[in-house]
Amino acid sequence: MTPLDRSFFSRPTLEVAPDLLGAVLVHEHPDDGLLAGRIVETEAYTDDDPAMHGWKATFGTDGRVLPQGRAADLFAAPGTAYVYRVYRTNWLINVVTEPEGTAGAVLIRALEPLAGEEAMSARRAAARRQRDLTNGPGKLTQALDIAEPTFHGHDLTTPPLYIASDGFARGDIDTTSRIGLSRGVDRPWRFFLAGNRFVSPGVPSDVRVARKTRRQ
DNA sequence: TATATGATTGCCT
DNA sequence: GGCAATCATATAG
Repeated sequence: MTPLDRSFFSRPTLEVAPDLLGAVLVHEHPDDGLLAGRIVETEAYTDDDPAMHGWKATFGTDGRVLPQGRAADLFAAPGTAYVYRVYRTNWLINVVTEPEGTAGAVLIRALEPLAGEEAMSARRAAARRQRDLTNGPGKLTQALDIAEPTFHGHDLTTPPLYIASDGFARGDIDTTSRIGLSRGVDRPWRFFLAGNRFVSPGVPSDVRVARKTRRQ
């Protein structure tokens, strides 16, 4: 179980996102020991992406995200954690990609538990089935106890929180549009391991939009 | 200064 | 399948 090298993340976001499938997110927890899960679902967010944080400031200029507001942290060194909160208490974790100075990130959306399931269950009271522990971006941060700003800016190539490879041979990768968006709906930038039970249950945004349109 | 809106989850029918 | 929770951030005024 070796942490992935920084060079792995210093590549185009659209290459890193599918390549992360099958890797392992590890948290060496001070109280609960090893918490780990295999990454089974990711989404890519790029610097010319209308769904990217800070998109508004970019359009009409050079079409790219500027290092302003929270988007500034997307220009950090590759392998840096970008953790932020949506709605109430949902924290999402991204890995910054591309060389330092270029914006890009991969959202980790679902894990298959590998170690520390008991501790994960203790933190996920609402989970009725094993797969509910980590089959969503906000759920996995709860399960691995990274649901806080502590790890924002942390280097994910070093403990206590890192991404590693264990030589897992992954099968087919499926691709859809991303989930939960109102902009950038048509970009097919969600990647997941075909047939894996731990993939999140969300409906891709382009499908959702199509359904809504048909009803009206 | 004021308002609209989520890179979601969980509970309800 | 529908909808409320709930607040920081971004954007408008």
